[in-house]
Amino acid sequence: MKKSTWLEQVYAIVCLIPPGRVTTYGAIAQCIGTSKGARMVGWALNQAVGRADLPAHRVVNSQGILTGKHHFGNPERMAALLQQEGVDVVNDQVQNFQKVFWDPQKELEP
DNA sequence: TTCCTGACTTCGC
DNA sequence: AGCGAAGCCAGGA
Repeated sequence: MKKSTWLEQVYAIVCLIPPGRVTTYGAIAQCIGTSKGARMVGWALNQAVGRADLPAHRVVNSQGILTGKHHFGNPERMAALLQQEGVDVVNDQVQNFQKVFWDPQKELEP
């Protein structure tokens, strides 16, 4: 770790998202401390796409909708990845979102 | 160097 | 209750 910038925090949390679970931009932002920094979370993932094994497809907006699917190169790819992990996605929206929702703070704290 | 934009969220009216 | 505007940090032009 170097500098541990706000971005690094996002990468760390997103990378810790377990398979079959999804989280929201606000949850990550809030976990870091910037509730209103949700926009940067998406932007951070944008830099992460095609870089590390960052499961950006597991990150959706507060409504459980695949907002950034278009940035994966193939929009269906994001939904496909989630479905492969056991997450039901219909109309680019995660079904049982509350059920598959993964809270960073809850998992990071013992 | 400065200004603007960006995969969102929340507060205010 | 619904819509508008502000806010966050970082990178590109």
